[in-house]
Amino acid sequence: MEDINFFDKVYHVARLIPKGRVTSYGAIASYLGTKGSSRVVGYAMQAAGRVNPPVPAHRVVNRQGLLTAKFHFGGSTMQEMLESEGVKVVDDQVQDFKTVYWDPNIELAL
DNA sequence: CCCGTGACGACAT
DNA sequence: TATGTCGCCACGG
Repeated sequence: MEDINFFDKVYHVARLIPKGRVTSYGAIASYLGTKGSSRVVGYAMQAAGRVNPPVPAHRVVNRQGLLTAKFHFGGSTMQEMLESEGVKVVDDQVQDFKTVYWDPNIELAL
């Protein structure tokens, strides 16, 4: 758990996100102990589609529950994927964000 | 090797 | 409450 790269840590946590739930970059960064490097988490997500197994990056949004990354998904689909999992999204904003919010610091605590 | 950029976040004003 | 600025780490040019 300590020998792997920061990216791998991010991917590891991202893959643990349950279906129908979303989390934030800062939450993952905080879980990794580097909440200041939330940017790097997002950067890792950018390369998420290049790793194996694939990482559900569409389940990772910013602190506001806003789909700031849809532009990077190659066009769209991100919103539909989330809705397909039960996450309501309107105008790139996750509805009931606090309800579908999955915090690794809490869910994976202990 | 140095500089700029980027899926963010927290704090200060 | 809203806007502005800084910090943070990795990667590309």
